[in-house]
Amino acid sequence: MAEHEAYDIHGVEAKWLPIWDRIEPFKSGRADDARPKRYVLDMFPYPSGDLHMGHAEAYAMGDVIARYWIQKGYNVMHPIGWDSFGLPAENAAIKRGSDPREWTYENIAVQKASMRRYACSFDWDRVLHTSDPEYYQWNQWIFLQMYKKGLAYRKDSPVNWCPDCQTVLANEQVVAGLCERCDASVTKKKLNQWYFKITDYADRLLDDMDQLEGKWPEKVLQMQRNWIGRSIGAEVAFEIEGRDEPVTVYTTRPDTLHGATFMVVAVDSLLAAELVKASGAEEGFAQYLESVKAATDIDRLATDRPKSGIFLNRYAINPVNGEKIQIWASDYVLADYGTGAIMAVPAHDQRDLDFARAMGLPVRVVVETGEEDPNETGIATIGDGTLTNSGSLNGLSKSAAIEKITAELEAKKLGKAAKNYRLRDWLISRQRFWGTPIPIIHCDSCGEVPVPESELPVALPSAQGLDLKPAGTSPLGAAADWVNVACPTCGKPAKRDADTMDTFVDSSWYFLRYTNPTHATQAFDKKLVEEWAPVDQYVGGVTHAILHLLYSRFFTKVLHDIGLLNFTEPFTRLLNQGMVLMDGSAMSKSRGNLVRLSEQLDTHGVDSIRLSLIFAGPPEDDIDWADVSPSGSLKFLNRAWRISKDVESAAGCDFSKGDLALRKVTHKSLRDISLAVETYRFNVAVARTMELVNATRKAIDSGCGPEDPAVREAAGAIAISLSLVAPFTAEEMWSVLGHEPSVALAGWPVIDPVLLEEDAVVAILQINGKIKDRIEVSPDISDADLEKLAMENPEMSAALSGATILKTIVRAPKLVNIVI
RNA sequence: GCCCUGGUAACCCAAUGGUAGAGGUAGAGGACUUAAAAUCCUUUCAGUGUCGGUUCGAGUCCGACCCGGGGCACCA
Repeated sequence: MAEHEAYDIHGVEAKWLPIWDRIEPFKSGRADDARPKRYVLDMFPYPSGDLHMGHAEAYAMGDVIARYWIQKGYNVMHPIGWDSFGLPAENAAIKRGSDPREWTYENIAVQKASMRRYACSFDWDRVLHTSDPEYYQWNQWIFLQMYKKGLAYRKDSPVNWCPDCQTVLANEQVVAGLCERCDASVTKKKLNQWYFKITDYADRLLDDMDQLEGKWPEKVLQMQRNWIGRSIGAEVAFEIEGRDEPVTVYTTRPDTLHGATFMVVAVDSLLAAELVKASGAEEGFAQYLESVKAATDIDRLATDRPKSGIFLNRYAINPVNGEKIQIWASDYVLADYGTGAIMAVPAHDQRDLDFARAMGLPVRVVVETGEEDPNETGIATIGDGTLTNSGSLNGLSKSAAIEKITAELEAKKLGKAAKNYRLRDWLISRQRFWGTPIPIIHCDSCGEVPVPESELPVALPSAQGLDLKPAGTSPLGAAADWVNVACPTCGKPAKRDADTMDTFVDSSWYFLRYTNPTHATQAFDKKLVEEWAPVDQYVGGVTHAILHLLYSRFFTKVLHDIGLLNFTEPFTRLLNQGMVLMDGSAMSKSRGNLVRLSEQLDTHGVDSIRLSLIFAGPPEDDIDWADVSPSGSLKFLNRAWRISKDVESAAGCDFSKGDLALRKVTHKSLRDISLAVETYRFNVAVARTMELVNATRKAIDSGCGPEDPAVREAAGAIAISLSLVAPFTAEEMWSVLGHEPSVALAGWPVIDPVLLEEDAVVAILQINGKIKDRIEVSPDISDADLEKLAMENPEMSAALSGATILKTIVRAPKLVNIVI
């Protein structure tokens, strides 16, 4: 039977790609398509060079889901595009003395070719590039809608500045004091910049996570919660000697108000500057402020560094006990969190205690927690306890005291319950060329004037003649023809805003644009979006857990509030694939452990690489390529393919006449593969397919033989299962079995429940949980019958002789456990 | 420091609270071959990080600790 013709992995690639191009199995949204819709989305790539192993893994994962849903009868939209604005293009253009457009679109072409070779199930009619004016004009349009709602605004503020990239960064782009892109140490710079008011949505971003519970990885939800950092507490007003207005502080522990023995204001705050005026402490303050400014963020981030500060020669009055307390300035209080001023309760806050001990300030315990005295140990007591030294609060618990004092403060108009967030507004201005121009015109007479919507897009000028080298201001400012315009309101000479938007704006709504990527008069068609969105399954790296996903959620809520969307969360289910490592660390050229995708594909073939990436482990785990055996994958594909070659029954034969044992394996495998795919256990789905191949091999060689219809049925099931992971091999098998392409549209086989029933199962007989024997029983045996068999079993009765039975547990048909 | 994860064979990984092993890699032996490759068959290998608890029964649930990965971190 077996002529040992070798499986030609590269031959099938060349054979099927053009055929698929012709029949387009993955076109979505045809007008006459009655199948229910599903939306599978892979995070779109940034076009930096060719695709790498990480892309290969992510797109293989997305493909499993998309292709599975297609087999299950859905009309699946699985689009792809390019996140094509950004700094690398600009840096490359500077190096090459060319326009960023050239580098960008060349790379897109390279990546696109690789994706086609990789046989992703993308709908190629939906491609978008964020650097096309047809796309980014809608960034500008959305910006203008946000501007109208007061959600886009400008302010002077100290911002994160990367001296290497020569541009500002969002808080999210600063990692441990370093620029996430180039690792340069980030400094502060006071600039007038554009912001999106994401803080207005902090509560909803937090509370709407209820919708995502169980559907997004817990890790991502946790990261977002951390990032938003909501805290609940109270604001309390302190009178200041020699000042008309009181100073409000924010605290999460209003119960400890009686223990507030001094006040601290942020040294770099306006309040500090004001309080120090005419206090006699000006000189020392100025020196201290200088030393703080000289320190980098890295130094500031070291939590164990000693407290520093300066007494401002000013006093506040504790509102609950009238006590006069000193006001200090320090850098351990942040100017842009809360009110930039705190009441210090050294007994019950470690930072305040460290400061008090360093400066010799008083410490008063107001909550008895049963811990040792912080005065002696230097360790603040933060636990629950009983209030003391606290007037009306004495004897109360922490939570009761918080409730009572908050009410009292509110009644006396001295304070109120308050919330604060770690989240800051999203700074979107960038002083770079290759991004979306901000659609605002600055006019000396009219001020800030939005570009009329009818004049969008504000298209980027040619980079020709512009110096793109980072210089601290946007290169667009030098494009005289572009920047100088007439004011839309008064017609006088005015200037365009020369900054461009953070590229995270681009990716915050692209999933909506895919529903009609060429729409000329709207960002998206509301009706189409309602048909497809929200995205049913989003797939991408956990690196975007905060930035991109938080921004997209924010945009979705804003667009919902404007009335453009009927949902409030963009991505219903999220799958984070892990990274592809080599020898335990991330691949990089400099480390010398780079594995090139194209070389892997040349050597082992597309299907082997896809299969290897899927089979290596659970999707969310990192894969060490050193542990992976692509040649093993090829071996398996070869085995699968040979099954289809060995089939000797006629196409269209009656499966129901086939060998029952093999048919049962086939149907059980199909059920298990379905279940595994639906629960993201793609590696298990592959293992089950391997089992089916092994069983079929055995049936051919030493069982029912190749002419049995059950073998044909099994081969078909293998082809369809493999179509999720190894599309070329699957198509070839399908064709060998006498079917027309494409196997991708074959439809998931109907599982016959009768074939899932077992003839006999093995029941375990235990005594005290220890196995004594195994017996074969009918799957629908009753508890009583099984117990009877157990008692009659020789092993059991031997062990039971003379013993007293305390308890009998029967779980038919699987087990009997007798406790003696 | 706080929070989220994970720890099963030489390795990668499976196991609705019910036989620890499905699958693969590597290793060993064999069949085929002049030989090798390929193919096929057979096979070795852990008691689930540690300690305690719940349970008739724990890899699985609970608690503490150890180790790895990740997030937040002077946010009052």
